[in-house]
Amino acid sequence: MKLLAIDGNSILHRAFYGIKLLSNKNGVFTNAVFGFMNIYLKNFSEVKPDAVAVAFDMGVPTFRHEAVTTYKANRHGMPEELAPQLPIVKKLLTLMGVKVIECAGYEADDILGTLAKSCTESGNQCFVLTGDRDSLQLINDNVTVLLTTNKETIRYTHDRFIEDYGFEPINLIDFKALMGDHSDNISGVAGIGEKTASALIKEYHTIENLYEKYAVSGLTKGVKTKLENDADSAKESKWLATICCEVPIDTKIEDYVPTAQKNDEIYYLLTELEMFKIIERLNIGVPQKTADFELIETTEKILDSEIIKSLKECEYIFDGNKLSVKNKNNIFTSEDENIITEFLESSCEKSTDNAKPHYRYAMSRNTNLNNLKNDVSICGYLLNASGSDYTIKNLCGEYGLHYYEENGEFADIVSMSPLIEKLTSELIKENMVSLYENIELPLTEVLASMEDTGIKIDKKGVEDFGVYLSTMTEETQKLIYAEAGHEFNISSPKQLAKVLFEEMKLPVIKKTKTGYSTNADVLEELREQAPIVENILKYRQYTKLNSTYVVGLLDKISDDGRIHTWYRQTETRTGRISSTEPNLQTIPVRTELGSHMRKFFISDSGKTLVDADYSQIELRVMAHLCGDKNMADAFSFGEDIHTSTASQIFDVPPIMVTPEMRSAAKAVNFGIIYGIGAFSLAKDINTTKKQAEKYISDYFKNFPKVKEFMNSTVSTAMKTGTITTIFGRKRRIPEILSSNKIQQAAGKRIAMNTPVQSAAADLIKIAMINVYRRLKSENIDAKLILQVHDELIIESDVLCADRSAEILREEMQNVCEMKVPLAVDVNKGESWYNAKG
DNA sequence: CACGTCACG
DNA sequence: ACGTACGTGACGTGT
Repeated sequence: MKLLAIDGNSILHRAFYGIKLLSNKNGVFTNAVFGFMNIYLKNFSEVKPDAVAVAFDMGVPTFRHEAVTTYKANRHGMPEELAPQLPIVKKLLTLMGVKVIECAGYEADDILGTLAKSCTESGNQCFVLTGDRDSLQLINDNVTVLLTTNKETIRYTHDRFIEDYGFEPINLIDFKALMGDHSDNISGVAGIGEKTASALIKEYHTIENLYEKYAVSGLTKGVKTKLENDADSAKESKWLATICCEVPIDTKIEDYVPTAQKNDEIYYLLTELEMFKIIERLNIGVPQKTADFELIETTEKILDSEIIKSLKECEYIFDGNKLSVKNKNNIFTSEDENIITEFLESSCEKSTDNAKPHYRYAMSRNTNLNNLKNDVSICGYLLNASGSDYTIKNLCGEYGLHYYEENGEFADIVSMSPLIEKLTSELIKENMVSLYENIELPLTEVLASMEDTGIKIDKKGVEDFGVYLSTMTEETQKLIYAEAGHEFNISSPKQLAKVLFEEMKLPVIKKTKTGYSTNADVLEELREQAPIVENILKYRQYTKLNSTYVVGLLDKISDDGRIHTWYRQTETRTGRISSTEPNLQTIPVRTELGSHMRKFFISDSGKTLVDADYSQIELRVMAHLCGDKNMADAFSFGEDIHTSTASQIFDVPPIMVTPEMRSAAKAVNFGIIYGIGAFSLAKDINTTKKQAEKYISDYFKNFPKVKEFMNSTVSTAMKTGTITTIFGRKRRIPEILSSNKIQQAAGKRIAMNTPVQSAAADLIKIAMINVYRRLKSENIDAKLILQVHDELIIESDVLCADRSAEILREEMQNVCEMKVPLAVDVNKGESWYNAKG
């Protein structure tokens, strides 16, 4: 039989430190549980054990270490974010039918040692899963250690151990007795480190043998003296390092065969923890209905015009070509396109789970979805923007509601009413009703229209550009091969690193966690040193443009010659919209060659593109939020903000600001928005950290309200774990409560950036809704087609292009009453390239 | 499927 | 002593 024996504490710690802090909506920390389950499930499926035991330490001094009063004195206690996760893991394991073992006076590794010994004696196989190298001493032909590190799990068999250490596993304790282990307060022999200890153990195997023979050996005088001085310590250290294999626990492997899983309880626990991926991996279905739940009758009828007219309020699901409408306890269905469109445009107040495709369905049939009242996925997103799954099923789980899966194809629709009730009351509680009703819900229709309209592409132009790029790629590739002296895959960072840093011996600038970094920053620094570098940068540019933009875009052109991106409304944590398949928010513009792509985004014949973008909207939002007079004045007087900032930081009149000063000030302004750090600012503008610190402090001296705003934002976030923006949007920031300084610092930067980025996102969303409504109400032959965070594009009939431009400008500029004016640049052109100033 | 890289605001 | 700006999505490589 195979036993999987797990060091629960060790794996839990690995999981905790290996995964960034996570929490569910109630603020319960979950990262260690999540990581533990991942490690557990991965190893379980690889080992396929017959029996499983998970050992945990007991919180009392242990037998082995009783004599040492300072035991673990210099180990950190369990962090407060981790401690509450321990009982959750135990509970989860128990529910899974896995035995959890604890024994007063012993540590987890002693329990593992005892089980390993028992398996060895009974001829069974034992796999010890741990992150602690101490356990390697247990290895023999029956015992394998699965050592989890930050990167991977190493399968330590007897052979692998010998290969790595050069002596028998059991002599690891002798090795440690010489070398010591600071983290375990094992002193070892002073002056003997890893190298000497290893050599000694390879020759003498044990401490006892070594001390018997060292006096007459050929060892150096120094080593002999060291051994002599610490003979007692060495022997005590060995005792400390030895795992006890005699813990009084049940050692019969048969008793560790897992018992039946309690699926329903696991489901509820994991749902509470928001670990939907784990539920899937465990293959656990939604709990079956119990007598507690009210039985929902589903009477299926065919939807017809008469019924539609009688509907005042309803829930509906529209999936594929089938529409299901629920009115009280009656469900009506239809697959008739006419009935479906009639329903969608009816005056009935409708609630559903994902309205955008329904708008598109209606729009493509020249009608509209009228009177949408609720979209539960949007509710779910507003209540928790960090989620990844806003399906009815998941939302029911997340909000503790029953999901009526037993109703088969009607599961969604019969589950929806209680869900809507719950989500609505949550939105009221969170003060988010206005954000929901006035921004997000109306926006859905706008996005649907933008997707549906799409943007015309000059297909031939893209293809020709692709041919050019292929030629250039090939040419550059030849040069690179010549310079390297051989062919290799330039697109492989690994192979490229080998050529640059091993073969050509270029200096290593930066490392990634898997090897040498070869990113653009690094290559930029190496540019002067070898001509190959320049060519690699070119190669990267050509291949990026070709694969992502040329090929990627051609792939997405529809039969109407246009690209219809998908705008995602429930994706970003800040409230921004994202764009996929293809992503039209990352079409190149910063380089000359790249910006060429925008020449292929064109207006249809008789039409033109009108492009409007906000100038420095995030800085203006910041000025509004903090109310800094100095900053607001600069905007009110229409000054160049970076020049104005430079003038203040460097204390010179604007006329004396040099391009260098302006550029430094610009970087500081960016830093302000991102949640500034001196290190990164210094790196960005290529100066010292000290100089960067000076810039920042001079900035805050001149804009004291900015600093006040940052401080108060961070302190609120640290009290509540949440950021609430001026439009009532919320974002949870669990990291900011972390005791890990790095994670906490990251949380603080998020706290500083979110109010600004989110408010800017909401401003343009409101503008989009208003533009959409005006174009409609004024009957203008123009449609919004693109949004790129601070930029909107309309495709307009040439005859009303000026009017379209006017509406864009008015609605964007006057979107909200603010303490600073909003500035908008508007341009027209037959391509995106030309319409962008 | 994770990672490195790079496109945008 | 650490690792470093915020928010995204797509692609190619390599396990």
